[in-house]
Amino acid sequence: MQIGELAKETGVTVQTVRFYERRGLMPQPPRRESGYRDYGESDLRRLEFIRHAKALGFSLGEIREILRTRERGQCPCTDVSKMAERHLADAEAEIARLQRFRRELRQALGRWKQKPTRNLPANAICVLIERTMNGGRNHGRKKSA
Amino acid sequence: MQIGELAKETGVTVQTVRFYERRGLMPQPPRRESGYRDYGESDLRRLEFIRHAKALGFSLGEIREILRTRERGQCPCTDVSKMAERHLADAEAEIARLQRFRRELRQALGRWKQKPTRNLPANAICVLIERTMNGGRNHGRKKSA
DNA sequence: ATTGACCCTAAACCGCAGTATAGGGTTTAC
DNA sequence: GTAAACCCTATACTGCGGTTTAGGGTCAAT
Repeated sequence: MQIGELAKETGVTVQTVRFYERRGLMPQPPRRESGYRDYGESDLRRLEFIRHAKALGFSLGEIREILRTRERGQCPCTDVSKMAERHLADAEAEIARLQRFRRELRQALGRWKQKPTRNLPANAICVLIERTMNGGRNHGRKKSA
Repeated sequence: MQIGELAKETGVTVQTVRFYERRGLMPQPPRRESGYRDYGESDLRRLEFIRHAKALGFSLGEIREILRTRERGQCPCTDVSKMAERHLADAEAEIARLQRFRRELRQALGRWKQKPTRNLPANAICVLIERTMNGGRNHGRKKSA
C-alpha cells in the first residue's frame, strides 16, 4: 500500500504520516524500486491506534513511548494507566477551572446586561472586565510558583 | 517609573512588557535621555487590565482590539460581551468533551484493573486503549469536516 | 511524448505566548 | 574607578502538532 492510500484509509494527510515517521511513531517502511514507501496491514492498524490514542488525549510523545514499549514485547498497559490517571487529574482541574471561568463570565455579563454602561468612567477600560477584577479570586492555570 | 518597577508591580517580566509593546498591547512610552522607557500610573492600570483579561481567557489579539476600541474613545463592552459569549460556548463544549473523555478513561481503567491483561494478543498494541476503539463513539474536538 | 496523479526530500513556516541569548549602554554606590 | 544592578536592541529559540513550499522523480493512460 502506498502512503496516499494509508493516509486516506485513516483520515490523515500524507505529510502527517511522514511527520509521524520522523517523530518515531510510524516505522520506516520498506521502499519500492522507486523509493516509494510500501505499507502493510499492521501499519494501518498502527496509524489507527495513534489516531485513537490522540483522540483520548495522549500526546505524540506518550504514544511513541507506548508503541516503543510494545515493540520491546512488553505490555504497555501499566504505563498507559498511569498516563491516563494523570490525564484524568488534568481533566478534572481543567473542568473546575472552566466552570469557575464560566460562572464569572455569566455574572459579569448579567451585571452588564442590566446596566449597559452608558457613561463610561474616563479611567476605565472596560467595566465588564474590570468589575470582575475586584472580588474575583485568582483564575488561570496556576503555573509552578 | 522604569520598566523593571512596572514589571515587578504587575507580576510579569520585563521581557513580557516589551513583548506586549511589540504586539501593540502596551504603548510606546516616552524615553529618558538614556533611552530608558518611562511609565506612569495609567500604564500600571493598563498592564493590570491585560493580566486580568488574560486570566479570564481573552487572547492577546482580543485584548489588543479591546484596548484599541477604548483608545478610539468607544466603550468596548459590547465587543467584549460578544467575545465572552463565545468563550462561554467554547468552555461549555470543552467541559463536555473533557467529561466524555473522563468517563471513557474511567471505564477503560476500571475494566483493565479487574483484568490486567496477562496474555496480550499478539496483534494488539494496548488493550486499554484499543478496547475503547470499538464501542467508543467519536471523541476529540471535531474539526471542520 | 506528454499530461496528470502520485511520490520523494529538505527546509521553512504557522499560531500561541512568551523566554533566552548575545552584545552592548547607564546609573548608583562604594 | 569599578562593580552591581539596571536598561537597550535584535534575533533566535521553546513546545505542540502539524502545514507549506521548493524542487524534483515515477507511473499510468492517452
